[in-house]
Amino acid sequence: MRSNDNYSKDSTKLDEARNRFISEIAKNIHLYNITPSAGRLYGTVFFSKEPMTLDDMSKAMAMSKTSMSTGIRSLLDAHMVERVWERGIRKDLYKVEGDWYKSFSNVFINRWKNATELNMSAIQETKELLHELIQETEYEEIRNEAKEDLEKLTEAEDYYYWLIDVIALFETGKIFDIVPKRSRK
Amino acid sequence: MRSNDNYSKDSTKLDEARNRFISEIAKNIHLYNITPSAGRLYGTVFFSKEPMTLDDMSKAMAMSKTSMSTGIRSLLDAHMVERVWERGIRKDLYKVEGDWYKSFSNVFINRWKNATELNMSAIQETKELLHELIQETEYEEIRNEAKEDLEKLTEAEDYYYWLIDVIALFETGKIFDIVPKRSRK
DNA sequence: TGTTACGTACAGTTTTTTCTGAACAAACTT
DNA sequence: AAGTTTGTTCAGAAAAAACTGTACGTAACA
Repeated sequence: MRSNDNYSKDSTKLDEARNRFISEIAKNIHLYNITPSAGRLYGTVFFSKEPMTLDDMSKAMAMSKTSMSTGIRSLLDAHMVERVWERGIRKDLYKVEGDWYKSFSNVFINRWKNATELNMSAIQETKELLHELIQETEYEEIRNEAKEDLEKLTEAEDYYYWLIDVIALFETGKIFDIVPKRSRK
Repeated sequence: MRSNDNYSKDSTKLDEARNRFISEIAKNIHLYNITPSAGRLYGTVFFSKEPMTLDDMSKAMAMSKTSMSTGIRSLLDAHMVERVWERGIRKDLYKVEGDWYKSFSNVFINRWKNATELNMSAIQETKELLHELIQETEYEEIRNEAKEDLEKLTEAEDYYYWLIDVIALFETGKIFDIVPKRSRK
């Protein structure tokens, strides 16, 4: 059985190589607001030759099907994987979105856009509250504090306006005119 | 005590306004790889008229001094707050970095640069492992799988090269030529 | 030099998040 | 229509993270 031993040895090496990459992805994926576990799932599907079913993933990752279900859903929401159909197969099949520019940029844009807009409206709401307080209060001290707060918030607001512009750069794809895609194809 | 009641009422209003903003910051700060709790701490120091000591923060946030210590350290590492000295005061004093462009962009750049470089070197290492395997293995099947992996990784690599270029845009400040700062001063 | 004030390391506790298996519902098969 | 197969919901278990108080080292003060 010498050659069989070699085969499993090489097979293990392949797995180890893949794991090297998967682990690193998982470690940094939180910047995209995705859990490490879902990151590993992404990596697993990434290397799969064929689209995978939940059962395939469950087996490959030695984790429950439930976790695969929730994990793949988060990747699906983030448009990092997509569902594919194959005739004769009843189970749902998933594969990774092949275009990294698309999948990763989209996640990034959505997360940041969302966060920025929320922060922005929080600023505006806070400013309104402070304006009201300045009008209403009879205490000079409070009025002054509120005014200082308003100034600080206005500076923060400027930053967020800028950030929104930056995000738009990515959203519209103009960023690719400035920093061209690197494609060796 | 009528006027005293009014004062505490207005004072509460001021706090509520500030809290509105702080809570939102805390909710989204994780995109900068900072814990919500440290985000709230940031917000607290942000609104403080004077630089704060650990004891001030502890009191203001009703949390242990230990937590303030670790929280402020993470903000310090991220250059979102800075230490200031005042003569006659032995305790460490902290205030927020006033320039949001500076503080938030820096955090963003550092986190992303770091993550991207790690991912990039993981890709390169994985590619090397795969090249070795292709050379060594006697099994056509494994060789083919490895070759497919290599192709996929090369595509990912292109994306990361691009991402590094994008990050450089922010690092060098060229982004401000493209998307100018919004300043109403 | 002794004393006090200050920040942080560490171990244990609490809180939050992640993961799992059982039960369920919808869709397919026969 | 009855019986499978498949994905998801939900409550509880396991794991991870955040928080706290005690204890300690260092630096300022007297």
